[in-house]
Amino acid sequence: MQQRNADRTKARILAAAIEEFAARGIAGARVDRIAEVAGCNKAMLYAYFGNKDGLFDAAFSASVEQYLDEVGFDADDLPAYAGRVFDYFEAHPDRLRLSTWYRLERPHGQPLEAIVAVNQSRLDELQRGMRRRVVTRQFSAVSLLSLIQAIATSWSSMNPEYGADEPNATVRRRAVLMAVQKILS
Amino acid sequence: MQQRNADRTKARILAAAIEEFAARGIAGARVDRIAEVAGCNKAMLYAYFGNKDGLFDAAFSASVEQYLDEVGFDADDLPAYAGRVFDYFEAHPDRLRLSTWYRLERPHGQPLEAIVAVNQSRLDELQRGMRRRVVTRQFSAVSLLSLIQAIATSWSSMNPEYGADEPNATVRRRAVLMAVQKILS
DNA sequence: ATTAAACAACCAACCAGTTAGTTAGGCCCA
DNA sequence: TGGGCCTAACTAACTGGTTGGTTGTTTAAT
Repeated sequence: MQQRNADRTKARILAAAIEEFAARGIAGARVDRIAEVAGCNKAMLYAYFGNKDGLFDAAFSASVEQYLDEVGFDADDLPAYAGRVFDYFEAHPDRLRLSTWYRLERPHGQPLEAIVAVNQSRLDELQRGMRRRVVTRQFSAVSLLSLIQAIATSWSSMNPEYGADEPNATVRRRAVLMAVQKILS
Repeated sequence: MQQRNADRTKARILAAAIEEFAARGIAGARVDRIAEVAGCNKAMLYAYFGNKDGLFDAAFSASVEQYLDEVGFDADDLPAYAGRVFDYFEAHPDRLRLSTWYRLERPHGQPLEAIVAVNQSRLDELQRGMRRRVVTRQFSAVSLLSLIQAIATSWSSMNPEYGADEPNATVRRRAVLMAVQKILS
């Protein structure tokens, strides 16, 4: 095992950054802590990612890429898509937190191109589905996408005061799928 | 106009705190900035609210109280309830941000009693509605509440990369109401 | 095959500016 | 005149970011 390897170090920094940013957000994250978890010196973060914000962007982009890759999209079977979104965030709740923090803390001058492109391709696919009459035309494509996203992640947007009342993952998943089916009918 | 008035000062601190915390979260908020906006000395915040977290809790509680008061709840007409939720957060987007930050940043040892109480009363009301067959029994009460909440605030949970595609408030409101009706049918 | 130069990866220590929180005392009204 | 309201000034600790130098790795001429 080599002692010096830029790619390996970058990857470890990114992983540590995702963890720290997901837990505490941009303002709450501590660069020193990320460096420590990554097992390297703080100066490396600055060498590779410029500054704290640059590191967040890199970490979030990496996280999103993974997500898009794993979840995919399918206008022909939107309930299944919603199920995959639900499953992904059930398995990786930190990724949802990360994206929430992105919404809250990033001043959105230039949107991430990767996301813009994916958004557009999904809208297109939905609209094709509508023309082919396999997708309801009662909502606009954006509305539909937004509703499905919100439903699939509905549990994580609840206030935490429900606590004990919160049903288990299986029940919640069923509710999500049923809700999406009803929206589409 | 009197120059000294504890209640008035407290209220101005609270208002300034809501603004600052909504914009930047707990970690990102600056106590000095809150004091400046409130037009008083920083020491007053500490005299009245103990510390930064205490101030956040007070600000958030005040915000929630206002919200619960204004929006209310009605198990007999859930689409209308969803509409009111939508309208409230359309008019006060900062309140939604505040509650998101509460979810993300607050270590939930003791939940806010006010919220617990309201949650419970809503669940009870929903269950009564189910027994009276005016509310669908296809979902559990918690699931239903969670879904409606998510749908009513769905637009604010979207990633910001949609930008230009985002429809206007009227269209979005219609989508929310229709979605809730479909869920309930 | 050696070796020396060139380069890339890495780090300990430091810095200037910022932050939450405190203190000691002044001011105002009853 | 006394107690609650208010402030300027302060501090100890922390934070993002930098610097100057060290060490491992590759390259290429000998």
